[in-house]
Amino acid sequence: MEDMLDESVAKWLESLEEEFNMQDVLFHTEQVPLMAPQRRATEPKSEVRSAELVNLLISKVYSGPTIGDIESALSLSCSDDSGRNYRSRLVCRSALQEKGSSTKMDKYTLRLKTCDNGVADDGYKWRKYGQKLIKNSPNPRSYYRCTNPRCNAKKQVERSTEDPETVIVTYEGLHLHFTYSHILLSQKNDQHAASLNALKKQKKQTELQPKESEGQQHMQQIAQSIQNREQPQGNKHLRDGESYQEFCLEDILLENPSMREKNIHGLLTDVQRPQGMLEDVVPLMVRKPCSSATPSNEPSYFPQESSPLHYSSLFISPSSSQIDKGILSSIL
DNA sequence: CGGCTTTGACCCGCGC
DNA sequence: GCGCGGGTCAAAGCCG
Repeated sequence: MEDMLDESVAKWLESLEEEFNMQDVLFHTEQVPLMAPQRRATEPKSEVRSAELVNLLISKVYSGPTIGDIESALSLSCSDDSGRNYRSRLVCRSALQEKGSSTKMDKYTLRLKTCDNGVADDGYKWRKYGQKLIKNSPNPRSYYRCTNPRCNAKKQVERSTEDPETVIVTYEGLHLHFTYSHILLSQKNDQHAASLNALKKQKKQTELQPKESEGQQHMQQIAQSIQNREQPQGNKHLRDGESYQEFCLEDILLENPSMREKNIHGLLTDVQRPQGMLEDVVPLMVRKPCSSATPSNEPSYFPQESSPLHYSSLFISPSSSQIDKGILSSIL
């Protein structure tokens, strides 16, 4: 049993490595490496230690960005500071570069242009819990906390002293849930009859092409499960700031851990889903700044919603490398 | 009435 | 130990 597991893990790691190497080929054509340094291809495979295996396994199950990924993404994004008129600019001040304690590890700062004096929506609901005047700064700093009770993500918003149109947003902690826009999106797509038909069709298709539609099928499965659920039963109740779909999703995933894994992969590999887990870290405003702003002729830092790329995550999913490459080339 | 913002008070870490 | 500054709490008020 363990041998089988080891073998499958080893195979899977091998395929992972190939994928990573492929990304090396893809991204190393650029000046700056997109990803945090991966294990060197020249490294003998036999030297993969068990701890490394476990870490990789966990990271694969998590499937989200590592701090290193974020750091790479952020430093990549700001590496070209040659004065391009970006609508939104990331600041090279990743938390990791701050020689701070481990509690600061998941802290990072972004510098964003405000749009039309409006507050750009980053896809999450925030509750302001404090405001403070900061020394040597004429502008107060506002403190926000994610309204989702399961989530301890926080952000600080401060207007830049140099450029009043720029706000400095410091994010701390990861979101443990999907964005609200994500839920809304799934609601839109969840037309009951359509999904039933799609499910039937997919069932037939998966018999022929079991792997290709797996992600979608799991999303369908989850959407279906949500639909099939009654409103909160028994001792289960919605919490503050939690949509019913979100509640169900968490509930379903708790009941079916395997589905969670597959679901995450489904979410990340499904191009139709515009938001991956990196959105938990790099908010929508950053990935798609000025989402509510009037169209602009300025060079866009990120593809607009109408863009055929239709993908806004910088997360490096093996199957999304090409898309991300496209995004990156539009950034660089 | 519930959810949100405002704002003064409090807490805590850090430097001197 | 003390003071300062940043972060958080919580009561009060506002708003839809």
